[in-house]
Amino acid sequence: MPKDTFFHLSEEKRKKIMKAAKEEFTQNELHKSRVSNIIKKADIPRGSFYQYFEDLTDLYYYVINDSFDSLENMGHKYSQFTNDVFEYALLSFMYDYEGFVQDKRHQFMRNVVKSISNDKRYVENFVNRRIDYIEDVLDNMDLSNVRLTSREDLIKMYQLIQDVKRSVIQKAIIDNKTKDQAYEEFKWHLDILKHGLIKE
Amino acid sequence: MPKDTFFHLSEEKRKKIMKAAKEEFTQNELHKSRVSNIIKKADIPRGSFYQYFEDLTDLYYYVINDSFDSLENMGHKYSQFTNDVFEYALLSFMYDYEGFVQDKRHQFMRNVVKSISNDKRYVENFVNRRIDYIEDVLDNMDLSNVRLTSREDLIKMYQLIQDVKRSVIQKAIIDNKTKDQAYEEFKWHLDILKHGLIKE
DNA sequence: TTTGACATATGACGCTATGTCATATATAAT
DNA sequence: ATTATATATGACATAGCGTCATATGTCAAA
Repeated sequence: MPKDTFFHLSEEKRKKIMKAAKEEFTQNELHKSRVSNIIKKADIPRGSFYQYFEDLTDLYYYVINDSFDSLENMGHKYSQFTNDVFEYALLSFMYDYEGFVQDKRHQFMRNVVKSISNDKRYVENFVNRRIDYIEDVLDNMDLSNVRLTSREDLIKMYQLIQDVKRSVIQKAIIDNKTKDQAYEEFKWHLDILKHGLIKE
Repeated sequence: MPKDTFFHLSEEKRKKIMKAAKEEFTQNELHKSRVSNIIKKADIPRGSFYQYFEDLTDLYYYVINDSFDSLENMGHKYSQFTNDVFEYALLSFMYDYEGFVQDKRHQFMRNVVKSISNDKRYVENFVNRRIDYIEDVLDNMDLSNVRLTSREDLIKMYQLIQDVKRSVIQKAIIDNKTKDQAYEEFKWHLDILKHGLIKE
């Protein structure tokens, strides 16, 4: 987390720094991003950077967090279009796919997915602590056709679906799949999740 | 991939370097590992290192590969104990879990799982190119109770199971779960994969 | 054995980056 | 006005990377 000093800055200055950071993380993955580039872009002295952040990684996760918050608000909309959790998964798959994979503006997200989407710190930050959001979506769903009932199980179900979604998107990015291919791929996976692998 | 020069070295020297590298990657995750430490441990000059490898990452993936080969040979044994693919998954889950999470000697693997198990390069190296191995395991399985039939679908099924397994193990590592908790968790997931989420 | 071509070894060097610290400046509180 | 506290600044010490000129080893052809 950035230090207090950072949050005491004027909004203008904070935005300038965030913009510079996001630009850098968009042009380079984390391990190739440089503090020196960010301070150049934001036009602040080196010492200031370390007044605001522990180090580059500190800022990195703060930027991700920030971007996810806005994405989540958008994705959240889909829970108004359907109350079928699988339908919702398909809709949000398309949304995420378009956003992450096709939209040039989301090179940053692509970098995130490519390199750290299963990193320890990422999981700690974004998988475990999103439970409020998950519960919120679940509240809008009609779950009468699902054989799970406990709150705990339903959250796990949601996380499983998200996990599979992330994995399909990631492979699509790496293998340069088309949108349709990725969509078919996810539908296949979702079908397995719905009906299982076993012949009944 | 290491350069030819590396493979022309005497086995003794190669082993010394591999040992030093594995030691370094065990003590530190990739982004904190240093070429300078490895050459100290292996007692080779800096220049030699760059005769053998492109850079640190080159060596890193070579070490992972090497370690996976031996692990896979072990895990492979389980396909002799059962011909039920879900039973096999449970057995290999325990094997992987013991190996990765409990065994002190596997700190290296733990580092791998924690930080890069979904990195682009990792996926390219170890997910896509393991298909031979997967087919080999599938050949030993009785798949008459599985509703998928095509080779392609069965491979995807196997990859899905592996994916879920990895994810459960990873969360177990991060959340410091006990072996039993992790096992229950995986059984839950496997049950979903077998029977689906939908009430029939 | 000599020679030359090619493979390998070596560590000093140039360069890029990091994180810190002493000092300067601004702001607020009494 | 004075003092305390917060923020700003950039030079600096340190670490680590990758390269390159030079040295050394190997081996086959003459």
